[in-house]
Amino acid sequence: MPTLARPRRATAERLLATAERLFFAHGYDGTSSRMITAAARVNLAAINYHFRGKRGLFQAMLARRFDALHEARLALLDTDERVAGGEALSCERILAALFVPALRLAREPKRGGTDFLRLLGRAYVDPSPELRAFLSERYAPSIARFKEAFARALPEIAPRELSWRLHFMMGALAYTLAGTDAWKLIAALSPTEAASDQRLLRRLAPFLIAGLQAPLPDLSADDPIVSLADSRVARGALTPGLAPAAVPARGARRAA
Amino acid sequence: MPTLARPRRATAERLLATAERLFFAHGYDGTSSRMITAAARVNLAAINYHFRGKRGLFQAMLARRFDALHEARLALLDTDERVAGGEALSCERILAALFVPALRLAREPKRGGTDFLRLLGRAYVDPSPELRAFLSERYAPSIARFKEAFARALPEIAPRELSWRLHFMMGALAYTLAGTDAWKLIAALSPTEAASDQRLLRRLAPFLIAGLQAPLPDLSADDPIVSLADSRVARGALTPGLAPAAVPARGARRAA
DNA sequence: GTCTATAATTGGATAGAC
DNA sequence: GTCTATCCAATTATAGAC
Repeated sequence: MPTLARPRRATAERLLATAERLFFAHGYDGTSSRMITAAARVNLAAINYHFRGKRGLFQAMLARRFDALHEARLALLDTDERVAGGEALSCERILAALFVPALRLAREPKRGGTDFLRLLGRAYVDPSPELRAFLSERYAPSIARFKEAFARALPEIAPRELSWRLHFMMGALAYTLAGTDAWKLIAALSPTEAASDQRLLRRLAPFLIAGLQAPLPDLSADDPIVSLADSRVARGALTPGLAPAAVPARGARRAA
Repeated sequence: MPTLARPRRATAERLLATAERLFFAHGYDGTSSRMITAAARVNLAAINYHFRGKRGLFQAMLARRFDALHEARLALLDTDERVAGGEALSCERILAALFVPALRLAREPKRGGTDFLRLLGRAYVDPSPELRAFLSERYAPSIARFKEAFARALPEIAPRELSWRLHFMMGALAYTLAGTDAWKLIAALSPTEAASDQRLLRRLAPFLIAGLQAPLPDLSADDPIVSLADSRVARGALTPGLAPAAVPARGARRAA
């Protein structure tokens, strides 16, 4: 490579990196192509040239990180299982295979840093069929492998029950990684970033593992879990109709 | 009220209801004022007249449901605590005070049905400062009350640790309520909706309670939770640079 | 590969009649 | 309170020079 200043040749990469940051901050619809190209200091037409448009840039950006993340997760799981021989892995170990690649990604700004994980959390609750199809198609095999590993680690939990609990677990995980607050807390608490990764994992893992191993629920339909405070007060509190909190300001025209 | 057909007088209400549905489905930026007014079959100018614009409609819609939800939650908690006298409540009971009003909201289409809860889940991971300020300002007192209740129910958990666990818990909760998949599962599994509420609660509660009560983590910094499969393989799997999965299609102009 | 200029559409908001 | 018509800013995408 020539020793010249090399503002060239990085256009597509700059677009991907900038898109990651902005799509997270403002969502897909809230981020315009102009915002991205301006922030990346490339030309407006570059998005179309390199990615055939805004959607293409979005998908390319997602695919790049998602694939790397799951590849790393599966690699960790494979190695653990090979080392363990025929034995079932512990829940801690399986969880670590899920977490550690995500945290490692978050720690490297060159690979998206925390922005990508936050975007991931948003994607999990985004109901757009396009995005959901993308995720489930791309993730289904990986998820199945992990579910299988958990099933072996928790033989006493019936498969259907395990599905629910993994769902809850992914919720706590996605929310933690995506949440705006959690990362602030982590950064404030501990000096080095590597240490804080471990701390987060160490706090989250006992919570999740205890949940996964919890005693099975009694699903007999009688004996509702809410009884004493139920009917009168609660129903009353929901009934008063429209809350007065809104700011209708009927017919008021704004100044300026 | 006159016995006439009353297509009038419901304009603001129709806007609120339609906004709820569409804002959830497509997000704030993905929903145009024209989409809302067309779906609600009211005039385009009505949004400006009643709510001084799109943002006003959004905020009014949020405030209406959020306030009702938290009012109901606090009412349940108050009643439970009054009934319990000076005794600490059980975790089950506190959780129920959080869940039941939400599930009841979800069961009444007239009050937003599941759309609002899903929107709530999205809001929790939305990083926009505006929305976060709205939520934290409006929810802080309520959250504090519930945290206090949990602190009394779980005296063995240190306050800082409890904060983390409540954070994880809210993640699982928000994700479950917001998730597109969970509601489909519930609907498919059980006949009556009331029963499925109870079932969801019964499945989720043991998971969360076990997590809240889990043994305290050992935060001593040595002995990282990932050791054996760590360095070589995992790092390698993350390293191969840009994934080849993207669809650059350099310079290709689309047909049609 | 990169740029300028522009096309074609859609966005939120408003004015003013009724 | 509701409607039609319209303004104007901003959007994605493309054409064509360099």
